[in-house]
Amino acid sequence: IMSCNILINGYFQIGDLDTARNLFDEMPDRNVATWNAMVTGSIQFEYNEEGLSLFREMHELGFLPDEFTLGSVLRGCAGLRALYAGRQVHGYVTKCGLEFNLVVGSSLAHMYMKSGSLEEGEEVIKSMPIRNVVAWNTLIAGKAQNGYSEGVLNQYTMMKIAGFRPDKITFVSVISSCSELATLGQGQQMHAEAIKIGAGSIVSVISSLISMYSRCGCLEDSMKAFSEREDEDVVLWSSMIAAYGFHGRGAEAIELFEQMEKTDWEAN
RNA sequence: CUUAUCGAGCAUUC
Repeated sequence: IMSCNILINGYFQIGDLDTARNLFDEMPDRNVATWNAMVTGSIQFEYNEEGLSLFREMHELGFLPDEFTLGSVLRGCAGLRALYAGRQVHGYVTKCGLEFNLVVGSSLAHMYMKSGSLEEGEEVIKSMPIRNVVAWNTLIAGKAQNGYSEGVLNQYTMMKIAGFRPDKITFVSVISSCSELATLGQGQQMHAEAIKIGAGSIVSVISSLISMYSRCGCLEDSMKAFSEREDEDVVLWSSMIAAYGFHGRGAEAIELFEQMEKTDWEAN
């Protein structure tokens, strides 16, 4: 069973979902990790409904979902904004006493906040006796996504006071909030802190910076950030194109787009 | 053997 589980995970990793599924179907015996591999694999490829039905199926067959199952299932619920299903899973989590587990707790909170229930998500995180960077990021990103930008900045300072080191995900959330608020000073400060921590040339961070500077009226700084990139991707380029567009610089926007079309990663 | 958090723009009701 164990070697089949490893193979199933391997096929998911290389994106061969059909072979993974066939292997699973042909297994005479399965264990929880087998089901977890299928649930996780499906949900990672955004086949969230599939993942949830596999979860129901395993549950009906008497397999007890563990922390691995629950983390993935909650991610699937988040992807579907399935608040009702998510609450049911929450009930199960409580029954198993896993609500203070770092991974399960963050997944729960993420499910709530992604489904628009910031309060419930925040409650879950705040009730956790131990937090890690992901738990902090989950809260920060959740507030950012729900447009609670002031709260994002507050949580960011709380996180640092608690002695955690922000990472690229933290910065992306915080910088995007500065962008929403069009609060240049804060944005510049976050830029400086990102550089200090060595996150200043990560693509996702630069994309947020480009957008933030653009919305704050500093197209020059957007261009400067764009020129400091050490990697490329579609979102990065789209950010710069949008920034030009926002400032009425149509010619530059089109020029960038044409350059982008010559590369192998395609426009979306 | 398997689990959680991030970025651009566009689009959706009236």
